[in-house]
Amino acid sequence: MAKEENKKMVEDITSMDVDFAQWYTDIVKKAELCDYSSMKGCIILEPAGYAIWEMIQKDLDRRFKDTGVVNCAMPLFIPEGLLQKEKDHVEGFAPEVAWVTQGGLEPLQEKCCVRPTSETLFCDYYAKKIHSYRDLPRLQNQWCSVVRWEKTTRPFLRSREFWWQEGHTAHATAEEAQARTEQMLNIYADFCEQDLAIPVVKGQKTEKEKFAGAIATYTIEALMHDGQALQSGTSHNFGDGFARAFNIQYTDKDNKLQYVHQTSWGMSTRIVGAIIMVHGDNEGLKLPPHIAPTQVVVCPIMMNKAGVLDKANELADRLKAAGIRVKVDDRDKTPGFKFADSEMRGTPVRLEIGPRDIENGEAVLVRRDNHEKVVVKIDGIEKAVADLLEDIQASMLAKAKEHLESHTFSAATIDEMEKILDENTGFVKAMWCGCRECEDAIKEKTGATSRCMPFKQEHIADTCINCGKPATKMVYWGRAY
RNA sequence: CGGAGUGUGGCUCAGCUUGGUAGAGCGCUUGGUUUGGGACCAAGAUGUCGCAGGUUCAAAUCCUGUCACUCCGACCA
Repeated sequence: MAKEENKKMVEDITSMDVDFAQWYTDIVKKAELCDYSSMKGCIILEPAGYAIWEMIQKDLDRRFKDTGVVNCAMPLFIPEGLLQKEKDHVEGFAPEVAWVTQGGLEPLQEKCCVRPTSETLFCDYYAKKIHSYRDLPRLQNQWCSVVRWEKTTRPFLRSREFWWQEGHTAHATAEEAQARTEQMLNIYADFCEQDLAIPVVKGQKTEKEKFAGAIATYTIEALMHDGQALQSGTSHNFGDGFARAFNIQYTDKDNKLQYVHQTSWGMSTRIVGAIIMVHGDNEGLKLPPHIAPTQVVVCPIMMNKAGVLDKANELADRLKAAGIRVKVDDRDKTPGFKFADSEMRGTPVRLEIGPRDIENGEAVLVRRDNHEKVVVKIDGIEKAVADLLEDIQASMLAKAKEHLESHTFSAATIDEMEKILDENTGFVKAMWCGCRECEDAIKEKTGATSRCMPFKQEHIADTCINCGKPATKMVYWGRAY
């Protein structure tokens, strides 16, 4: 049974068609994912939001470790001198670092910044640890928060402190570093598709958009429901630039001194914003089953009646034993309230169990993504629920893919691109000559920035959309968060 | 950093024009009745009106400053 037509199941959430930004904020607040704090620009990750982040951490961490990466923890502070060792890097980050100038009652001899990212710390450390080709590759990661003094902030999407992981690797050869850069980007892309049900475009950033200090930056770009792009994960190849700045050298098999080749890669709590904006609807959050902290919420009906709550707990225990994350909502609230509440919080499946069902040996399953309701036998309910969760996961990915495809356009001329962006929202694929002037001009004319030069190149035209000179790349353009 | 807007119980807001004992709805607490799409009845608790100055016999209300948040833009992994 589909939901009744036009019936809004959850009140108090601004419709996304009316005001997407307000809708986003409403979801964040009402699903209690995060809250504002007394520290300007810094958010509080509330239990519901942190639980999602923990699921993401668990999954990504396993994927990293499967490739030989190990975890560690680096300092929160970076001395000024260390930050300044790599020229491009410090220039890129200088406008947004926070400085500590006093310790206790005394001014510091050398001020230090709160890490905006930890390349310099890892480099300083790797220089001490790496001596021989036998020490390579070095594959480390840390889960931490970093600080960037942003001027405008939005929950999850941009805050002054945010949580992420940053992986830092050192390799003997340029080829190995390049392979690792691509490998990690692929892990992010797979994770997004398989676990977050978010399809992404994989590609390389332009010179203008690349990371400060990198020779190449790769990105996965996701498309939000409002047609704006969100950079969802990045992987950088540093070549030997940092190694030269920090003097990270090893002796190779031929007893020659060589510089290492490095990479770094990260995904942040920003991805929670992507989950909200890709899957959410006017009823609230919609969590992909693979990373939903609670996959099934059991709603007992007439739970004061003898046996109902017992049966609800029994069912929950059975599902738990089958490896499903389940909670019983035994709060003293009406069923209707609990239904709306779980929808707002995005729980993929609701299980209703009441006297009528118990008598028939049945339970009611309702899926969050399309409100479909099915009655199932309690016998074998574990499989029914597990199958349903996988079906929801697949449907959510299919729906998101459909949205991405239907909001990706091609333009052969700048006029065509302007027209497309006037009438639609989303990505525009267009040819580019490769120069900075054209990239800036396209932004000026259309409001869209280059999101990436996709690995899957297509031939749309022979010439750059802006200057008419021969094109070198097909680029995804779009407005971005 | 520029433009616009908003700060009054946990939340959403009224009150401000024209100064005179702090309001409503929701939520919360307790008891009871309820329960298949946001229940009902009864009794309660909760505020230095963002902050700091000023004007005044008297300020949520008028004036000045300041801080925070939201939206738009600029900037920006």
